[in-house]
Amino acid sequence: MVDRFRAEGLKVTPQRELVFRLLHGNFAHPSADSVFAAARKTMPMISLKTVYQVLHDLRELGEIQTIEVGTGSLRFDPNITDHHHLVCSVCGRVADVHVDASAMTLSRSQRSGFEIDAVEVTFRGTCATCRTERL
Amino acid sequence: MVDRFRAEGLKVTPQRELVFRLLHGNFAHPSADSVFAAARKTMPMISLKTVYQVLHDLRELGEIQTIEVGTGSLRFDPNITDHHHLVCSVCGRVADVHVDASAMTLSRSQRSGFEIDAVEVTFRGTCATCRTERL
DNA sequence: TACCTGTCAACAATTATTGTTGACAGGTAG
DNA sequence: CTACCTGTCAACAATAATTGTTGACAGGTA
Repeated sequence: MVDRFRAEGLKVTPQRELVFRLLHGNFAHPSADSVFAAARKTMPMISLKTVYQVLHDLRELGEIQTIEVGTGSLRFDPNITDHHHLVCSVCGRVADVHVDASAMTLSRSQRSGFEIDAVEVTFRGTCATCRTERL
Repeated sequence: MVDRFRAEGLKVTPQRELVFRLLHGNFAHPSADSVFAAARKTMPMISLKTVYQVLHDLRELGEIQTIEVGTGSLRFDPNITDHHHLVCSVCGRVADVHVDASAMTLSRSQRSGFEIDAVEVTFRGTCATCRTERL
């Protein structure tokens, strides 16, 4: 990410570096707010707006993906390999899954004039933790 | 819908009847705001809150589906048959598509403890109108 | 008739996100 | 070395979608 920012002529500031670090290898699909909360712990003066800005920039550069899972807030995903998601309807937790969606194609009539760019498969269910707590 | 409301002991008021009528046979996947705008035309005093309330109640009763397509607002879908969606990334238009998602299953290890209730397939692309306007 | 519950509009509040502004820091040209 | 210029970020304000609260009222019930 540092390299990509430099390549785009953007400065690698402490704020940005911090957000990069928080996302790197993070499979929790955090919301902007979670990233902000985590960032504050080491940099209390960082503003929520800055976090949004960095996340937005990273998406622009294709370094992260954003997903909507129905929890009200956008989720940020540093995993940009081809994958899909499994969402807990109770707590909003998101897990990555790898399925072959290539069979999901539409006939010409079904496409109704759309030009298709991507297919997303979302599995909804209840995670182990929430299932246990339901008892 | 009228029957379901009556069966639940809820009154079928003019406001509710209006929302029912606006949704019936509506394949446009309207947002709460579009429903509100349409409702106002025949009942100018209806409040946005009431529309949200009716939509929420209908979802509770399983008479409509709600979907998140990444346009920022919830979309309401009176089509409760098994179907999936095709979303225009430019204008947010949503079309129904019928694909067989039964092949989309997860191995035990991929499920990571989740109990899966549903699978959603979302196709993203650009609709004919937006493609034309892009010229 | 008195009551009780459900209903809905007006108003306010909340959450997620974006826009605006001003000060400041680092690099660059002279 | 200095003036400048651009990018940056925090504080503040604004917006959009949605939900909570309240009070009045209407229809059914005892």
